[in-house]
Amino acid sequence: MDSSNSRLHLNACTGHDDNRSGKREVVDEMDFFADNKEIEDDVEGDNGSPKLSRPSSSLDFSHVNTDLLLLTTTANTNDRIDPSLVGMGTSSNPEQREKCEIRVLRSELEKMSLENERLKEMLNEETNKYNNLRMHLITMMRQNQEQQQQTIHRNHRNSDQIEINRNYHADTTDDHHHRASPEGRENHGPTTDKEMLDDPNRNVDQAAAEATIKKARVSVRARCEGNMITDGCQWRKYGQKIAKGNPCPRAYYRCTMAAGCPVRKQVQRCADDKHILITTYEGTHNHPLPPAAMAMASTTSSAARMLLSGSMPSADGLMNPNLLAQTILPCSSHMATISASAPFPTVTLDLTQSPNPLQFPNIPSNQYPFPFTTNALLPQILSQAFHNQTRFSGLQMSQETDQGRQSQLNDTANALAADPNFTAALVAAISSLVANNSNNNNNNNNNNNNNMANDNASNNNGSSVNPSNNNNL
DNA sequence: CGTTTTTGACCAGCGC
DNA sequence: GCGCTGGTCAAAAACG
Repeated sequence: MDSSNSRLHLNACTGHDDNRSGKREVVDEMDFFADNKEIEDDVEGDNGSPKLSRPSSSLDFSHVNTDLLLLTTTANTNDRIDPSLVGMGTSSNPEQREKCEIRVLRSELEKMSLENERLKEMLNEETNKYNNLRMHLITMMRQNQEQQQQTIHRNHRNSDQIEINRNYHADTTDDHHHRASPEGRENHGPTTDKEMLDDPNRNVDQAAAEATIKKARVSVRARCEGNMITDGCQWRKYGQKIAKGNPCPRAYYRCTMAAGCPVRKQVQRCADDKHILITTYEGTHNHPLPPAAMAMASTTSSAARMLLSGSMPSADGLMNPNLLAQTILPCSSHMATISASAPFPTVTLDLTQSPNPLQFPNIPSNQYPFPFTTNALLPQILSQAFHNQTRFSGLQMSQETDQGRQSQLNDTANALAADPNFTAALVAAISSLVANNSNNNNNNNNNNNNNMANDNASNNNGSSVNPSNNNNL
C-alpha cells in the first residue's frame, strides 16, 4: 500500500484536499461526495482545517463505498479513480477496462476463428463431394454421348452402305484398321459395318482404336518463361533427349497422380524462339482429376477420338476443320491446327500469337503469356464453346434444360476464367470442343492442316516438377 | 530414407 | 543389315 493510496483513502473519508499533484482529480472526488457536500462543509471549519474531532451525527458513512480502498490498490501514483467507476465494484482503471474488453474481444475472435475453421472444413468437404459428383456426372455424360454417337454413326453408315461402292468401303475400312494399328500389324477384319458389329473380334479392333487414341496427341505452343505450363496434373520426369533439329533438350514426363496412368507429355522449347514452350500431351487419364486438370485431360482423349474419327471413311466427304472451328468459336481464327500426317496424329494449339490485335493488345509475355488471361471474353468464349459442344453433341435436350445448362456453363466459364492457373487447361478444353465436334459431325480429317478456331488462352509459369529442370529447358 | 531427377544404355521403328 | 532417331528404362545422384 503506497502513500498515494493512503492519501486517497483519507480524501475519500474526509474530503480534505491535500492533493498537490492534480486538482482535477480532487474535484472529481468532491463531486463524488456532492450529495454530502453541505455536510462536509459543515464538518470543515472556517479556516479549512479538519474537524475530525467533531464528527457530525448527521454524517452517513454508509454512502461511502468501502470498495474504494480496494479499487485503488492497483492504481499507480499518478492515477486517480474515475468517479464514474467508483461504486461499480468492478473496474476503476481505463486500462484495466480496456484489457478486459480486449480479453473479451479476443475470446470472441477465437470463437469466430474456430467457427470459421469449422465452416472451412465443411466447405472443403462439400467442395470435394461436389467435385467428385461433377466428375462422375461428366464421365457418365461423356459415356452416354459416346454411346449415342456410336449408335448414330452405325445407323448412318448402315443406311449409306447401299449407296456406297462396296469396294471403296472395304478399302477405306481396311485403311481404318491400318490406321488403328500404329504398330503396323496386319488386320484382316470384317469389311462392312454389319460384319464389324457382328464380329466377335471387334474387341480387338476397339483395342486397336484405343491404341490409336493413346498415340494421338495434343500439342500446345505457349510463351512461357518457366519450365512447364501448369495443367493441374502432377508429373514425373523420366527422360530427356536432344531431338534432331532442336538444340533444346526434350523432356519426357509421365503422370503420377495415379499408379499406372498412361498419360505422358513432352516439353521442349522452340528452336526458333526459346520463349516458346511446346508441350505435347498423349493418352487419357485413368483416375479422377482435380478441376484444374479436367479440361486438359479431356482434351487429349477427345483429340484422340477426333483424329481417330478423322481417319474413318464417311459419305460426308472431307471435313473442313476451319469451318468447323469457326462454327464452334466464331470469334476465333487461326490458333490451332490438326495434323494426322505426323507420325502421331496431333492437334496443335499455337498460343504464341494474338489472333486479333485489336481484341488482344500486346501484353508483355512475361506478365501475361496468353492475352486470354486478362480478356473478359474468356468466359463468354468458353461458355459459348461448351454450349456449342452440347449443341453439336447430338444429345436431345429441351430448351429449358438447355437454358439451365447454359447458365451452368456460364458459371463454369466465369470460374475458369478467374483462375489464372487454369488457363492452359482451358486452351486444351477448346481443342477438346473442336475434337468433339469433328467427331460428332462424322467428318474426315483431310490432313491439310487447316486452321481451326481458337481464342487465346493464358498460361502461367507454375510447375509440378523441380525447378532445377529449368536448366535443361 | 523415400522420392525425384539425371543420364547413359537400351530398344523399336524407319529409311537407305 | 546398318545407322539414325525417338522414346523408355533403370541405376546413380540429388533432394527434401
